[in-house]
Formats: sequence, C-alpha cells, structure tokens
Amino acid sequence: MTKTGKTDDDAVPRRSMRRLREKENRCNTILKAAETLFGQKGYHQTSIEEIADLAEVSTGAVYFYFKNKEELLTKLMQEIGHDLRKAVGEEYQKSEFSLDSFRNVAFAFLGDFCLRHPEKIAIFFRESVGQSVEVEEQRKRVFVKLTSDIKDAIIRISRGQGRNFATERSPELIAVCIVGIYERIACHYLLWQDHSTEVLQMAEESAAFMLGGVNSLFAPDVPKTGRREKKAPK
Amino acid sequence: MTKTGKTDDDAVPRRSMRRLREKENRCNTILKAAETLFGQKGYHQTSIEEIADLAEVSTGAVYFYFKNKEELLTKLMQEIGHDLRKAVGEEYQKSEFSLDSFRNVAFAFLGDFCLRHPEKIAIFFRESVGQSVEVEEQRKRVFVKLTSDIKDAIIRISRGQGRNFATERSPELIAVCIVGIYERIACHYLLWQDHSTEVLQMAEESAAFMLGGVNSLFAPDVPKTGRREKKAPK
Amino acid sequence: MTKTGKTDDDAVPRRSMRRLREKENRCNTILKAAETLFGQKGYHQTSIEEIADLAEVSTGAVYFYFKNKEELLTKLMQEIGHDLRKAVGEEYQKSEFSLDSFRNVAFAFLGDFCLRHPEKIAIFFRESVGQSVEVEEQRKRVFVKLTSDIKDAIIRISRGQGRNFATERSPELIAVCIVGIYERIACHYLLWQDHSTEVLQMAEESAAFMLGGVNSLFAPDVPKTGRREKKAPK
Amino acid sequence: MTKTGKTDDDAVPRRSMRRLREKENRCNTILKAAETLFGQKGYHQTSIEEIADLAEVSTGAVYFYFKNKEELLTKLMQEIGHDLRKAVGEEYQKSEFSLDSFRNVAFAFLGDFCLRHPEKIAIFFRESVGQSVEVEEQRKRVFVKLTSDIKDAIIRISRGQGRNFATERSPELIAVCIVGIYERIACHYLLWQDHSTEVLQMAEESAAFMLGGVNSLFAPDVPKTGRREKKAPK
DNA sequence: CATGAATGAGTCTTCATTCAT
DNA sequence: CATGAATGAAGACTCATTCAT
Repeated sequence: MTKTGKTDDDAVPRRSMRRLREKENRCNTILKAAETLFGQKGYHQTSIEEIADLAEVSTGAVYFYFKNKEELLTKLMQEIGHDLRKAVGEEYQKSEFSLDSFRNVAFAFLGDFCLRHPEKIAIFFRESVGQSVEVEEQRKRVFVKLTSDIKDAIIRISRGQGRNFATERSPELIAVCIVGIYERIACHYLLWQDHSTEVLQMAEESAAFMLGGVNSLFAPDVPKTGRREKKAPK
Repeated sequence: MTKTGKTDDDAVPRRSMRRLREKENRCNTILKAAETLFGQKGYHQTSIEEIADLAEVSTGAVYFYFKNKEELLTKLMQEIGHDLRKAVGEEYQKSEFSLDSFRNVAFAFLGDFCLRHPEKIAIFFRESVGQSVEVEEQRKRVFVKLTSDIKDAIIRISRGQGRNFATERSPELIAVCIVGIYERIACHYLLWQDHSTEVLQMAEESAAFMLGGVNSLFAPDVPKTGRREKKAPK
Repeated sequence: MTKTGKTDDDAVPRRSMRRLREKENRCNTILKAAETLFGQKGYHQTSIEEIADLAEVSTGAVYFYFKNKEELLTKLMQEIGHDLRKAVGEEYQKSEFSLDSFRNVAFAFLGDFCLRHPEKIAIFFRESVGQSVEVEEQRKRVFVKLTSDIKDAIIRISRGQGRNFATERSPELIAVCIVGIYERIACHYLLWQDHSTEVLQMAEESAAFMLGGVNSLFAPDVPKTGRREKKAPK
Repeated sequence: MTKTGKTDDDAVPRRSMRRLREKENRCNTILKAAETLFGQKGYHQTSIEEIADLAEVSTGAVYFYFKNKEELLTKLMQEIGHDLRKAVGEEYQKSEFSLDSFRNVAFAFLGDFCLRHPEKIAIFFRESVGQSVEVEEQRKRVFVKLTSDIKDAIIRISRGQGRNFATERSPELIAVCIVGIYERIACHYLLWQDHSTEVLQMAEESAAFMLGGVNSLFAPDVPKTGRREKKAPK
C-alpha cells in the first residue's frame, strides 16, 4: 500500500528517512501503550499520563502526535478494524470462498486473532463502546466495513454454490448475524471467562451454526428439471 | 416511627403507606430519569445533577436511594435484563418450545421490545459496556442469565424434537450465538440506522438463520430402533 | 433597586433569607478575593486556586458561583463600572451640573475613588484590558455607559450655561476626552508612580484643563444685543 | 546605525554582510508576524508557533532572535513607541511649536498614524496592557518618554507665546492629559467602533479641546506694562 | 545557524459525593 | 427525610521553552 519507490524521490533522503521512521516509532509506541492500557484498565480508567509513562514519553508528546485522548482510541479502532478485516478477508481468499470459509474464518478469528490480540478484542468490543458520539461514529464505520466485507464474501460463496438468497437483504443480514456471533463468542468466552483452551471447539461449532444459518437463507433450490418440489400437487 | 396503630398491623399505617408508595415512586422516577438520559446522552455524558433535575428531586435524594452513580446503571441493567428475560421467556412459553419459538421470539424482541424501549436497548447494548469493572461484572451476570434461559429453551425444544446435540456444549453455544445475533441486529439496524420499518423482515430472516443454525448442531439422527421418523425409507 | 418589601413575599422567609445572605456573602467573598489578587498580581498571574484559598473556599465553590475565570473578571468589571458611574454621577448631581462639576468630579474620582480603591482602578484600567474578546466586549460596554453619563452631564451643564456646542458630536467627544484624562492620570500617577499626595493638585489642574477644553467647544456666543464682541475697548 | 566606512573594516565583508542583512530581515519578518498576530488575535491568544508559521521560520528561530515571547512584545512596544514619538515629534517641529501644533499633531496621530497602523495602536493601547510586570515596566517607560516629549513641546509652545504655566507641574500634567485623550479617542473610535471616516472631525475638535485646556493652565497674563519681560528690575 | 520534536510544569474545569441544616 | 451548597481529587490539555541533530 504505502509503496515508496526508491526511484525518484531523493528529495527527502537519508536523515529525513530516519526521522520519519523514528517519528512513526514514537507514534506507534504511544499507540501500543494506549492499546495495552485501554485493553487492560479501560478507556476511562486510563489517563494520558499513564499512557505517556508506559510509552516513556512526556504527556506533551502524546499531544504532539494525537489531537486528544479520543483520537488515540479512534486511531486504535481504525487499526484494529483494519487488522480484523485483513485477517478475515485473507481467510476467505485462502478458502476460495468455498463453504469451508465459515470454518476457516471462525478458526482464524477465534483460534488465532482473539488469542493473539486479546487487548484488541477488548478495545474493539468493549472499550470503544458508548464512549462518545465521535467514537461511536467511528465504531459504526468500522463495523459497517467489516460487515460489508463479509456480505460480499457471502455473495461470492453463494454464487460459487449456484444459489440465490431468499431476499435482497439476506446477505447483509447474514453478515450482521455472523459479526454478532463472533463478537458475542469472543466476549463471552474470552473476555468474561477464559475458555481459551476450548476455543477451537467453539470455532468448529459456531462455524456449523453459521453454515446452517446461511443454508436456511438460500432461496429454495429451483432444480432445472425440477419434478416435485414442495407440495407437488398430485 | 410514629407508631400509633390501634390494631396490630396498623404499625405501618396511612402516612407510612403513602411514604412507602412515594418512596417507591421517587425511586422509580429517578430510575426513569436516569434511563432516559443514559439512553439519550450516554452514561458518562449524564451528570447526577441532570438526573436529579429531570426527576425533580435534589442531588442528595438520588444518593439517598442509590449508593452511587454506578448503582443507578447497575439497577437499570438488572431491570432491563429482567424485562428482556421476561419478554423472551414468555414468548418461548407461548410458543410451547416448538420450532416456531425462534420466529416468535425474534418478533417479540425485534418487533416489539426494541421498538418500544429503544433507551433500554441503548443502555443494555451500548451505555453499560466497558464502564467499569463492577458494571461489566453485572453486565456479564445478566447476559449469562439471559443466555442460560435461552439455552434451557433450546434444550427443551430439542427434546420436543426428539433430537440431541452434537456436543455437550452446543446448547450454550447456540444460546450465545442467538444473543449475539439479537444484539448486533438491534445495534446495527436500530441504534445506528433507523430501519425500524423493516424490522419485521429482519426478524423473519434472522429467525430462519437461527433455526438453520440450530438444526446444524443437532447430532446426526441415529434412528437405530427408529420407527418412522422423517423420511422413513422404504 | 433590590427592594424586597416585607409585605407579601413570605413565601421565601426566615431560613431562606439567611441562606440568601450567606450565599451572597460567599459570592462576595470570592469576588473580593479575586479583586484583590487580580489587582495585585494581575489576571493571568492569578490562579483559581489562589482565589479560592484567599476566600477560604474550595475551588469547586468558585465554579459554583461563577461560570469560569472570565466571569469573575467580567462581574468585577460590572461592579467597578457601577461604582464608578455612581461616584461620578452623584458628584455631578451634587454640583447641580454647574461648571464646578468638573472640579468636584475630578476630586471625587482622583482624590477619593482612586485612593480608596486602587485595585479597582488597576482592574478597570489595566487587568481587564486585552484579555479576551468577551472581556473586551464587556469593557467596551462599561466604558460606553460611563462616557454616556458624562456626555449627558456635559449637555446639562451647557444648557445651564445657555450655551450650545460647536457640533452635534462635541459632547460625546468631550466625554471621551475626559474619560481618557481620568484614566491616564490614574495610571500615570497612581499605578505607575505613587504621587498620591499630590493628587489634589492634579485634580485641580486637570479640572481646569477640562473646563478650558469644554469652553473651547462651545459654539461662539451669539449675544442677542451683542455689538462688538470681545475686548470692545473703551 | 551600523555605518561602516569603506576604509579599514573589510574584516566583515561580503557574505557576512548578506548574513547580517538576512539576519535583520529574519528578525523583522518575525517581528512583523508577531505584530500582525498580536494586533489581530491578541498577545495571549497568539502562540509562538503561529508567529513562526506566519514568518515562515521554525519556532527555534524565533528563540534565536528573541529571548522569549515577552521580548517580542517588548521590542514591538519599543518600535511602536519610537514610531509614535517620531510622528508626533516631527509634527511639532513642522508646526514650529506654534499653537497650531495641537491641531497638526492631532491630525498626524488620528488621521494618519492610527489609520495606517491599526495593529500598532491595538498593541500599544490594548495588547501590551497588564500582561506582566516586565511588560508593564516597558510600557511605562515608553509612555513616560512620549509624555516627556509632549511636555517639552508644550513648554516650547508656551515660551513661544510668552506665557507661563500656573504651576511647575502643569506642563507634565497637560502632556499626560493629551496622551490620555489620544489614547481614549483611538480606542473608542477606532478599535471599538469603526468611525475612521469621521476621524478628521475628531482630530479637529479634540485639538480645540486640548488647546482650550492648555490655555486654561497658563498663568494669568500680566503683561500690562510689560516691556522687558522676566525680572524687569527696578 | 536552523530545525521542530520533545518536554513538563501549570491551569482550568468537571463532577461524583458528602453533610450541615 | 430532603435539600443543595460545598468539597476536592482527578485529568485533559496548552504552550513557552529547550536541545539534539
């Protein structure tokens, strides 16, 4: 994405590059500190000073890189949203939008992402909720994108199966349901209670659940040489 | 205090009665005010003074009835949790734990509860999230109960169908999924965007999704000594 | 102004009265503290905490009575403006708008007000200047009122003398000049250097200066039976 | 200022010269930027960064040329004071310390200086007031010089008229009054309200006012048999 | 000399909570 | 019981100033 070719931009070379990298580092260090603390203690329970301390910078530095505390959360949400979409998206790709996708994505999300990034989950599904109008807006945006991704995948999958959906809205609704399932399982079994050992089984079963759900929303099969459908009259 | 009763249970007579009633009223008035404001402006954005003003009492009065601001939220969550469980539970009852339950409960929740009590939904699914350890604990408790209710219903339904589940854990997992689906649909389509007119269609489809999901987690039918079940061969 | 007759308003009696008085006291104590500190150390150099300390209240109490620090200054300016106008206005009254007014008012202002309330002078002529748009607005309002008072007095004096002014605008301009003279003398001789002992002489001479200035802006005398005018010799 | 004859001091040649010039430019650019912003937004409302941005230099550069923010204001005041004294002084010269001086100076100040340099007026009469002990000190110094200039002019004028003053202090007091009049007229009619079109009339009338004032403070004329003036013996 | 990232002390302001009346 | 004035700890944020590069 951020391909900065080596060709023609010697205008900002050597020193600036290091500066840039350092700047990005500082920025990221602060962001990481915020992520850790928000995830552990909660957004409101974390003060800027604590973040600065953990990042080993001054409070002023935090404000040099971020407009205010809210932006810290907002940026974090963007990042997490990005990671999540990437993880999920790649898994759909790898599964070639087959029916196995559900299982694979469930494993990727629950068995991998959640276990590796509990703070991200905590922030995304807990700390960023209901904090302010602005944050809620951002949250919505990220969710909508994620949902949209899944919806698109669903559509591709259905096409792969040569099936249509009951209604126009079905794919989106399914996506919303799936996101809800992921969210709640993550909260219920990982944030609230540590069932991390059984997470694979959860992934397995939830995938089955979702698959069944999706199947139910396919439009009735219209077999070309269809003889009896339901209620075949005489 | 002013015990002047003549008989024996006049110990709490007239005035006290009114006191009691008034007290309960007071308490409820305050709770209602909090509900309204928390739902509209958000928990942190609402001050005790605002609640007191809306309830037409003093700030001190709020602290007479509630230990602190948190308890206001906590009590509200209890109440909302209770209402929700009642609404859902009654619907399962009415549906006699048939497979239609899913549809009926979906309608009861999305088409009725959510539309009638948007603030409750906002508080339960948004404002009470990630506010503090205590609140999160309470939130968990309520969710666990609700999930448990649904799990029990699921089990009864499965029994009614003469089916078992794939694993021991399936019923609970299904319940968690269902709660997640409700939650996300409510947030996505009612809190974030007003699709209240199309809510019935959502209920319909989400019910189908859930039903399909549940079906997928039934253990494979093993009709050993089975007489006729469905599709009795031969 | 605040006539609270004893007749019909027993609705807010006894206790409330004391409350009110106490409230007003607290309010005034804080205001006095602010006046002292603003006058001595300057507006920006004074923190709310210092004010609270001097007033022997908590910082919260300051914010209970005043919206913010700015309002403290604004209220002070109003009060000072009021006092000043009263002092000046009463002196014009007492002098019956004669030509002696200039002398008497100069004495009242320089010889009395300034000496008795140096902090008020400091706040009005120094600390309230150029602090913020809001404060400047207030400052303008007070100055305009004071100027207007003096203008009206000037007009009455001129009438008493049976004279008219050179132009329509003259009275206002004179008032502006007079205010400027007072201001600068106060700053120059009292805030910057302590010439308080010679203040009476200043008052005397500045009054003469103003009187001469006013005379110069009277329209040329048009003596009814006037033959030759000035210095008709012989 | 830095008159460097061509003879022996080639020690600081070419490049250094440019450096010097550039340095002076830099310095002035920053000063101009500060002047503009202080005049427009106010001293406290202007940050060093904004000044640096407007001057197209770094914040560090500002601190290379000026000790601190205060010095920026201080230098500005010096400059403005200098300009003002020059404008006024030249006008007295041109008028040859005649009685017309008052009129001419009024025109020079109100009709020319104020209209051409509103920011200077804003800084001198508004933004530099009551900011800190140091600034106030500087302010006093400049005012004292300006007042002294005018006092000297007044004395020359009186001599030109062959008049003496009522008291020793009169000339200074008159100067103070005159400065006050200028200040207040500028604030009232130019900073607070834009009466710039009627400024000439103001100049006219205020000059008349001042002239009248001065006349009033001349000692009573006693020239009757006056041939020789002072101390005619015998 | 110039830069601009980094510092951190300093302040205002909020608000849940208490308690004298 | 009710009131609401008073508390004061806590925290976000600003910005003049410095200094390594």
